[in-house]
Amino acid sequence: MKRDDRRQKMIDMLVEEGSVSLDEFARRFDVSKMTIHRDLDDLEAEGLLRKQRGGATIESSAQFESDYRYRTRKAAAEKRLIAEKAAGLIEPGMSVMLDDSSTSGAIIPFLLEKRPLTVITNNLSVIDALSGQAGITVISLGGTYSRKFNGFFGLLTEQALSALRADLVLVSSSSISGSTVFHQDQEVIEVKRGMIEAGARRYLMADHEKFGRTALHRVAELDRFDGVITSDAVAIEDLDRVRALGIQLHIAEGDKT
Amino acid sequence: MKRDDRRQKMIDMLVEEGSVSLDEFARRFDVSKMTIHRDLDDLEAEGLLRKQRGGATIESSAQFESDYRYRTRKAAAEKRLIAEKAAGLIEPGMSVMLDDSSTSGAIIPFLLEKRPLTVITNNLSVIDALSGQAGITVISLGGTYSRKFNGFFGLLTEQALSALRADLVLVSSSSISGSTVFHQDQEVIEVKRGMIEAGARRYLMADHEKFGRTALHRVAELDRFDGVITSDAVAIEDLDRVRALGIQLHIAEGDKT
DNA sequence: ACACAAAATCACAAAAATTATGTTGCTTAC
DNA sequence: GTAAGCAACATAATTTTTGTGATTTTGTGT
Repeated sequence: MKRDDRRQKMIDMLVEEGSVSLDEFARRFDVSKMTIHRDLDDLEAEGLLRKQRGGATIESSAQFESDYRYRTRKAAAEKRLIAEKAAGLIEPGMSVMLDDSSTSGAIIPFLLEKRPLTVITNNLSVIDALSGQAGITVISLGGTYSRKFNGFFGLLTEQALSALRADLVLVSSSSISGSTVFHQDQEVIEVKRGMIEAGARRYLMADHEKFGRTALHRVAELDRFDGVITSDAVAIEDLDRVRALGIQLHIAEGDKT
Repeated sequence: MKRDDRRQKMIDMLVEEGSVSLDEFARRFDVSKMTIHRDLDDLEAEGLLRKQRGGATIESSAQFESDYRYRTRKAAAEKRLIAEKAAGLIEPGMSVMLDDSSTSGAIIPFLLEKRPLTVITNNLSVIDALSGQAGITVISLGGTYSRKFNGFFGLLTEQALSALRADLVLVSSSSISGSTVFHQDQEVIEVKRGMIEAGARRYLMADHEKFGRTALHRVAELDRFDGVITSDAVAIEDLDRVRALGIQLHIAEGDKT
């Protein structure tokens, strides 16, 4: 197991158990305590956990789950599948808008095959990965940087959005319940709404974890989207419920061979 | 000598001589031709030169000199000195606006000592370096990404600027001639002007190479600035000329021991 | 169109540099 | 006083860089 895998697992353990002792970490991964110390120091510097004598804790696992750095690593395979399916909607020459979601991050490699392209985003991962790529015009939405989402938000972002229009908008959200899309953060919602306004065609990307659960604020009704892109890991009844609303479904199929 | 030093020297040779043969590179650095091949391939992919049978050329050295990647490496010591002096104007709690210049990039390490701080910029290097730093609020100006300047420009950028106001604005430009500040790129000028408008206090950072030479477009008159920050590498007569205009001068002193 | 030589590329091995880990001895906190 | 934390150094693992020789491509002259 490599360093980053171990660190990811440490985070997982903390999300699971709230707090874990240094000795337990060392035993679990069969490395020295010093190594665990270093892991915890680095992760703490990244703001992912809090160190305390003899171990570490996570601030609040609920709030933590919405952190970009955590989301990115979760269910990476399914996200990639959905991202690939979403990329299928893109044609060379289009302008595409991507939000702050980790699924938007997963779409990057597929974008390169569709060049030339204009990509509009508030997602710093996307900006970094795409800036300097020939054939891709990157338009950054300005705004105040949020570490939690690794992107830009706020008045400036909304103002920029109101001046733009994209051929295709791809957004993700934390939950879909009934015919309504929810999210927990106010500032993120404003931006997602702005994006929906600014798109000629709009698609929602959602993995199986998004269905059924609910979050604090309503973002929009499902019928504001031209379709939902998801994977076959989603329960049939959830899919049927969406289909019943007359929403177009794009289902990415995973190959579990 | 390390790989990147060698590559930097290769670029320097090309800027100097226009075109250099593969054999000459290999001889000069005492490495195999294969290594030079790889260097040239990578540099070409970065858009820094053009490969041709048996060697390489640089597209246009005039236009090349304004490239951010090239500027960053040049006269790094003087830039750092000026950046440090500029940082002296910053007090914790301020909002500071930085432009796309490489001197603005050099200021990053000094910024950390002045936290808490709000930093507003269209410079992607600055955004990347400062995002995730605790105690620094990063506000990105949106806009279309320019690889040449590694920053954001255009209508969106100007629009964002018109909605902002900073305590301190630090900009740099390609030349100062008489009482006028010049720059060669239209889109960059618009943004610099917008920044000057948006600042309560405005300072121009300029190293010795900026004096006397001239560039295509006028940016502003020197008296639009509250002061000029420069180094003691600048000729006395140039400094006197600026002083004669009644402009406040901040001169960083290099320690050539 | 053909052959030929120089240049470019490819694939692999070796070397160098960087990064990760463990150990020891000392300091700090409970 | 004891266990945890930390710093510094040594070792190990990994990644990056480089070189070599075989193979392919390219430009040139006939």
